[in-house]
Amino acid sequence: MLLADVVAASGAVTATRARTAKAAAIADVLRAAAPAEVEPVTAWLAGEPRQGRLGVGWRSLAGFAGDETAPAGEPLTVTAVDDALTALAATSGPGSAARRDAALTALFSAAAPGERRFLVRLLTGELRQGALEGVVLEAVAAAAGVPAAAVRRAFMLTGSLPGTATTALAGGVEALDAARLQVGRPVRPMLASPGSSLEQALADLGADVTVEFKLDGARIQVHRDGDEVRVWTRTLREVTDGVPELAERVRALPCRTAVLDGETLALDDDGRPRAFQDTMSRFGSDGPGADDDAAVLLSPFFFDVLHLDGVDLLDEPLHVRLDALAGLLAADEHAALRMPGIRSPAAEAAAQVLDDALAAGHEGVVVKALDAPYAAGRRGKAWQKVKPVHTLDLVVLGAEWGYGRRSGSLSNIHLGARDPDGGAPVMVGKTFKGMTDELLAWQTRTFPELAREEPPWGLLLRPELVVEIAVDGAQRSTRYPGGLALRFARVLRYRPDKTAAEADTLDAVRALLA
DNA sequence: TTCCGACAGTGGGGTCGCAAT
DNA sequence: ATTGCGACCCCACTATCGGAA
Repeated sequence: MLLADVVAASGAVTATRARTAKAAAIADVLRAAAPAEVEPVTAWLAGEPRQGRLGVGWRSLAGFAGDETAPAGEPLTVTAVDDALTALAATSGPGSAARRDAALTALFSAAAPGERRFLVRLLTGELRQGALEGVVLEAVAAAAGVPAAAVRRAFMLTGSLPGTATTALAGGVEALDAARLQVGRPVRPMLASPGSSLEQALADLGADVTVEFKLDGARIQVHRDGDEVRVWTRTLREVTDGVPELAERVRALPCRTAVLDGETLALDDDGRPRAFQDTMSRFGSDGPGADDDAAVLLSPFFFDVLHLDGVDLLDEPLHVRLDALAGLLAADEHAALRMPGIRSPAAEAAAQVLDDALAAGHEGVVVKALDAPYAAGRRGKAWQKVKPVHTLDLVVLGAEWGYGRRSGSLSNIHLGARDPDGGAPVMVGKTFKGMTDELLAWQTRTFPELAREEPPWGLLLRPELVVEIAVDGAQRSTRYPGGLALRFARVLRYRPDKTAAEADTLDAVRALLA
């Protein structure tokens, strides 16, 4: 199969908005692919190389995107491109930038202009064809003539959609159904959807729920097989070597094999959570920094168990899994590993858990249906997270031109807090969230009247407009002059009734620091 | 016919490792 | 030593399609 065939399919996917038609176009290519080509083709049409990220971004590719010259040599095959990407992924060490550039030059010179544009979008992770994992999963099912549910289940258990595609096309539904949870191979984690309030979440899910703390850390999935313990993040990146203190805690548990789901974060000496940034600094590093007195240690908190001593618990309802977890962590010395929470609470008790979580410095709570199985890889209603929302009235300092479907619209707005001493507003963040198409059109219409400068990326505005912003909190920043940045800012509404002199001050933002 | 779950897109701040300067 | 790039932690929200009700 030629790269051109895949590029043509991607074009067909982009050209239609109907998801069924997108899946049909992808299914056609998958049927035509040779067995060895299924994995790269599946991965590419889901928007990423089979090898994962390759250390190549916009900067490295800028010179290739607009190259309209004719391709050199024979047309590129899927296999040749896949091999080139494998070589690229293996490039590291001194002089690697030059070697990488040479490899890219060889690949792109053999590609036609349309193929070059496809490859640039693929390698930067910005295919933007309206199909990712969800649509490709449907396409795999269609191409193999099997139910989508069978593909979905094999995918969640193996963590790999390209591998699942090969299984489906080669072995059909029997091969898919043979997929099992394996200790040592991570499962795609179940995710929580945002809930509007504790009351609403309880109303949605009924009385048979747990209400657990939601901690501001990183998701971990820990597998234990005898004395071997391995740890993965939410995206199934293995971080075992960087978090030995987590492995040590799990190795001490009274079990032979286990798959545990939880959250980890750094606590201070009083047991209160440290800033998320401190937890984050541990990920990507090689260890806790044992030589350093100020080493930041991670504490694990587990809220689910998917496998225990040879028994898969994935399909059991949550209350069965929680019983198993409670048994595993029953001893006093392991009690600290349990995520705090309450089972089947009355409304007042549920509210008390939320209050307790916030008082202890945590983010909020997660409400979970006790009868729900572990729906790996999905963001279903069975788990709902509830966090308090803070609002600020801030001054709009500028706006940036959007990309993709927001091309031509002033999208990402710059936000300033009032200087309590009467100086110019201090920038504390940006946001593009919460805007309807109507609001984007209004910004694009209105902002030019307030422009004081027009840099290529957008507009700088006279500080007159006030906008009400929802945030989860504030964090320390080296980027912004006030030393503060907003966390997860989104637009609620513009405040034409307020002037910039009535906006919230930098002190009000600082008050949101944890 | 209407409603709603799932998906894709559009990006935000911060931190690290790595290679180049 | 510093700088810039890329990857990856955390994440909210709207528009849209298509099946469920």
